[in-house]
Amino acid sequence: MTTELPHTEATEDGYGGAVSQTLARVARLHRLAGGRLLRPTGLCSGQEFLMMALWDAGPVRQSELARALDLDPSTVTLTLRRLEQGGYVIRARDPHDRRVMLVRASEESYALRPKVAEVWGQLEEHILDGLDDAEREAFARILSKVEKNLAPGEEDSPDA
Amino acid sequence: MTTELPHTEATEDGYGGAVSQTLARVARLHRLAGGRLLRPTGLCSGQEFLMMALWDAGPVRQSELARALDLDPSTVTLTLRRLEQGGYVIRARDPHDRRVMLVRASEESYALRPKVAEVWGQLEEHILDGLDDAEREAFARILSKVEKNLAPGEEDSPDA
DNA sequence: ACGCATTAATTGGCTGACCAATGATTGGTC
DNA sequence: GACCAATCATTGGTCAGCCAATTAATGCGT
Repeated sequence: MTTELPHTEATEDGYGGAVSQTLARVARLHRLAGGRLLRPTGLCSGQEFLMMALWDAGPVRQSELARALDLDPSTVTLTLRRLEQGGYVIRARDPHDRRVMLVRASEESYALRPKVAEVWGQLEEHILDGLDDAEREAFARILSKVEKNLAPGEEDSPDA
Repeated sequence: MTTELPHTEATEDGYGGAVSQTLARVARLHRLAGGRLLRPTGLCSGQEFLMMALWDAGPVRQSELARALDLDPSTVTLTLRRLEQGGYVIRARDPHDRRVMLVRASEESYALRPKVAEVWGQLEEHILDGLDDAEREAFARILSKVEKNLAPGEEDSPDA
């Protein structure tokens, strides 16, 4: 028999959280699309954020990257090591504090910078295709609110 | 010196794709929050979609699941194996076609069903907190459009 | 000056998810 | 009936990302 399964869509399913579910699906598709666009640059989905941070800032300690991007330190370590191996990034111990690892974008990596910007532009166009200005504005505004709601560190404690 | 890095926020950064970038961050936070809420049930982020599909449908072939959820077959195989090991799922070869694997939710797993629904509800509330009805409606509508834009399989080919 | 808490980074273990290639099984066609 | 293409699932390899525990280095307090 093998029951018929509806092709995943924004149809009410009796579990509630319709928007949340749609968001989850959109999130996956978005990441996937981004990864595809990013492929030609040699970067993987997720690495672009690290690189963008490094392009915009001088030598940075990893802990600073983890804090700024709200990533787990172990994630930063591993990803940076791979980026280093790919020649995108240069890591060196800070002589003044030998605990810290100072990271900076390699000279060659700057060639990717405009390409990454290009990718973001394409992706933006793709996801917003067919939306009028009002919708785009609304989407941006609402998304920001949602981000604040999900903001890291404000689980329960009303104030720090 | 270790340059100061701005705490990731929806601030223009010279890369364009502001909305897309915000979406990417929201996506990560959303998945993370969902995972946390899901933890008590014993499920991991991502598995809930499989389970929901199985709860709503009888014995299903894996290929059907992959198609319906738009997942890679290998992802389905691995995740289902883990779910099987956890006792959430039962897999058996179809006697009529020994290529296919028929999958169904275990009896005990149905206890999780309301909890998962609960989680979706909580998550929905969390992300939409502080949004008025109009914004919620707009968000849902726009997300659906975005999902269509990202819809799988419509990369280039205008029609099949 | 010694010791202990803090901070930085790393390792190990586990998750979903992808892609590409392989192994079964089936079903058509000649 | 033999062969060959299509289908289903699996394996092997890669990635980001998390958490928990560990090691290294610093700095503060007594």
